[in-house]
Amino acid sequence: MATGRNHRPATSRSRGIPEATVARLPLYLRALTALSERSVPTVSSEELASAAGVNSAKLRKDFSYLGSYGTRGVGYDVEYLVYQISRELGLTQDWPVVIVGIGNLGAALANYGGFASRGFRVAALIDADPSLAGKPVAGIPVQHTDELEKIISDNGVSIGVIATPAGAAQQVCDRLVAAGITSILNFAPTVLSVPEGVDVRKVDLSIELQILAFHEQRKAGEDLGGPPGRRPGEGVHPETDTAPPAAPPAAAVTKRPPEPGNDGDLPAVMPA
Amino acid sequence: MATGRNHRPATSRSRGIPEATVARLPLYLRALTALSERSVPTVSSEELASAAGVNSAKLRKDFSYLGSYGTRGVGYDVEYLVYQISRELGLTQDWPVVIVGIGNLGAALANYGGFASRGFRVAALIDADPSLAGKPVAGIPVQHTDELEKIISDNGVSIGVIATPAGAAQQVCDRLVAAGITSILNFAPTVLSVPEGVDVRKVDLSIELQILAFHEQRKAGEDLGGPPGRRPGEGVHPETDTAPPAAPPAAAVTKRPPEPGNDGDLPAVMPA
DNA sequence: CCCTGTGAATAGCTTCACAGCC
DNA sequence: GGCTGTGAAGCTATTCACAGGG
Repeated sequence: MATGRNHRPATSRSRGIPEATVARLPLYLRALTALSERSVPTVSSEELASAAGVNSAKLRKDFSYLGSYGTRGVGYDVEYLVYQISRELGLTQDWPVVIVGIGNLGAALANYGGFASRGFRVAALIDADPSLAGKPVAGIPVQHTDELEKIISDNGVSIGVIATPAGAAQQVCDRLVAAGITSILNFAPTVLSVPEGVDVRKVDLSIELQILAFHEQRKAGEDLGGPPGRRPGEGVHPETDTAPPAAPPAAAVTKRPPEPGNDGDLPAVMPA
Repeated sequence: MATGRNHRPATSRSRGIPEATVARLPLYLRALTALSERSVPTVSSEELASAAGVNSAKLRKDFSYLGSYGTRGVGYDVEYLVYQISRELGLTQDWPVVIVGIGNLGAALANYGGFASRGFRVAALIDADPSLAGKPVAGIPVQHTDELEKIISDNGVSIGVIATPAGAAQQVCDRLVAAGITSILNFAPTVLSVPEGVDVRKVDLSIELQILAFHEQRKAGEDLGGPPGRRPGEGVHPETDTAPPAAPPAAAVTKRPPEPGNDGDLPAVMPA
């Protein structure tokens, strides 16, 4: 099993384009596509930025990495920019992808229209459950895991999506990589170990919720005029605040909370 | 309809904890939970970092924002740290959430175990399709959109998940916000406009794939010794390279590609 | 005068490297 | 000796603000 390196220099700007910019290009593309469908011929950085949910300075800076595709005093030609961004992202070609793990999520992904419309083609659905084999999901018959290597090489697939349970993910990942996959989108809540040269991006649904909870908690705290402080939803009924903390390790009592006003220890059972 | 501001100072460190750190806390928590289940009592920053897929310096720095919860020469007490991070994230309480849009994705989310295990409780499933009403998904009966406001206030819900088609998302969002929701996890491929004070996080499945495609394209280019260059999967069969670009706007021919060796214009139909 | 493109300034994040404590 | 906690350095990203072309 691979010993996990994933960490490229973080901004390995693959030719001068910062990662942060790359991550926003799909956003711009989506906004531009919408404009294009409405036959809008040109758009200013201000308009496009607001449609994409970023600010215009950032957008202009981002575009400046791609080249000078705008016209001063006018704005950007929508169609032209759609093409340039698509090309930059590699979407002017067709990417076959396989989805491994056809549970609820895998099925949702197979049905997701956003793939097909962006140059991605679901080449195969793969699952370990033999009883699923042959059954069509989103019009595509599910194939058994045994076929994995063959499917990948026959279809020249280089992008794999893992939607299996966490326990199976690393094993699936290893097989995908061995079969020639070099980019993986991982929905399983695990850290995948992959050899150098293989890209992994992860989407973890519960992580996003946890981040929201963090901010939500803060809001609740502010409402009450205190620091953190915890409290459920709309404060309607007191939720099951979890049990008190594990005892600190013998020595860690030397703890020193960053800010006063919250000694950050016991949950101080929440107010009504 | 709200005029969309979302943009907090980007690192509005809600009490000194940087956003980047907050975003990693769930990762640490997951790794720690796994260790806890294996009854591992303590862990070093090195071990934990590798389990979480980050480097140890970053992890230590992250923890230093929470306080000094480790023991020099020893490491961190697993249980204690689980508790501290949970508390920091607001997971020592129970967060009721509603999921709106019970299609494939909504159903997948409703079934997703990662929620329940992290202090989130699916309080209700909501869909606009009357024929779904009453049908149980993941053991929870789907309710009609008409009930949305009532459900939210009755359950004191402050976190909503939008898994509707893009077209319905803003409207649903507005209703959620009007009903008192202050945190939204958006799976619809749209930019949502929300008033000040409401948090939105988005998960866009196709964006992640597009980012992978970008890097994949680069790899393919490097293989061939050239800059970008495009090419499908394993180069097995030549995929449908999309049609040539839209004509540049009269003036934008003044384009100036950042780097030589790729004048970035025509798709130069890919090599075999 | 409008709007792009971009140096310069600022803010934020990561990594280094080592002091301090166990 | 081992490992945490953290200033300081280095790097990336964002924002500002304005030069410059249409």
